[in-house]
Amino acid sequence: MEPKEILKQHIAKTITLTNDEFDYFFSHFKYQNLKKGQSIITEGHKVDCEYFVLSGCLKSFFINDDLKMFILQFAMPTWWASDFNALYSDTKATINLDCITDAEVLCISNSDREKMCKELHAVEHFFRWRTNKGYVASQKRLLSFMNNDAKKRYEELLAQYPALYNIVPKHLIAAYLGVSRETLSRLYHS
Amino acid sequence: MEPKEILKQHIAKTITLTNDEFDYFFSHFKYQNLKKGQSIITEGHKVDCEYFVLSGCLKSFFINDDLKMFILQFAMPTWWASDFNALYSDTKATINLDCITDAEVLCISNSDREKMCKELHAVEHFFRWRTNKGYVASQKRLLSFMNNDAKKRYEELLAQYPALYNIVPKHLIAAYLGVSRETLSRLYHS
DNA sequence: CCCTAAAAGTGACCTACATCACATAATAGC
DNA sequence: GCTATTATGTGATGTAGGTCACTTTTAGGG
Repeated sequence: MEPKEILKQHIAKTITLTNDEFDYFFSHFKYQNLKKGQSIITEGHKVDCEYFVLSGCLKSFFINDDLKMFILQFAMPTWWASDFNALYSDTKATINLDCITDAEVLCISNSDREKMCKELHAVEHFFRWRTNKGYVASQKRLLSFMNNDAKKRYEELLAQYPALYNIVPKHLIAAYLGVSRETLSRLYHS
Repeated sequence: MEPKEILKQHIAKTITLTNDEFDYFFSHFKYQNLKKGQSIITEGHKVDCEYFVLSGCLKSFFINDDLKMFILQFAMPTWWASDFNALYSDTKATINLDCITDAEVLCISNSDREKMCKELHAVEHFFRWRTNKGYVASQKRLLSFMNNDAKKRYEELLAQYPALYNIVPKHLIAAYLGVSRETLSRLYHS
């Protein structure tokens, strides 16, 4: 399916735009074809855009002082990803975003998103709902962290995104769950 | 300060409304005076509203099968609280909200918020930014959970909200940090 | 097709934190 | 002002998961 059509169907789930309005909205996105392993956002650099995933899989992650990686999000098709903190508050990136697989994305700059939100009320509504969902998902994950042990979190993750098991190396799943790769390995061999 | 004035100043940080617009917006809120220990949202019940805190301190929390409590948020003056998952998706509450101290709140129903967002573009913008901030804060807390031990998280919390130390019993702080009250007690006696 | 690098499995040991049990201190209601 | 709670402190002990060290397997580039 065409990038334009994918985005169109995605936003149609939340709002209704005329064809002209959507065309105008869409004209602010740039298509990018990315290779596996390619970096999109790098810690310490400026963040201009957010990214809508068309195909492939991205990861947003944080590297701590001991060079240990923590994954905030696996971004699958029709998901949005960026360093939202840096993007919204116009500061340098503190998290990274890169490609786990070859990927295609549409990107829109922060200023263009704000412009679109201002010009088209429905677009503002769309982005409000998108963040609402992200916020709720983030709260749920936080609760899962506090309430469940690593095994339970692993089962939850696979129940929710079975595709990940095949696409994503296990040590990245461990980095998402917040356990060591050794512990994860032991979990599913018992 | 008047409830109306508190809300007015709060939203003025993000958007600009005329006096008439704000009066209209404000007319959709109901004032409530609440007692310490009083429950606002109870698991399993319907959730109609979200709450803007004028004074006092609320907690939103989850109780697991072992009756262990996990605190999602301490809501201080000018913070918003609800079971947003239940509110947005019109399902029964899975989390609770109640008063740590005597408190005053303004509440607005889900349908009135949506009506306001539709009628006043600026209000939609306000709620988008409010959730943006909540989302970013939630991501940060998630990272802190993965990256830091209990002591570090405790110090972070106190650095960010020194007031909590005096207002909130320690076992609730433990429930926010995701450690046992015994562990928390040992942390700050060393 | 091979060779190197990345990913994954596994044993031994360590540590942060949980749990249980009980003691003590602070509050709130009568 | 006296109890009954509720909150807090502290020792003893258990355990999930971390770390380190090494081996085995898989996969990608020349």
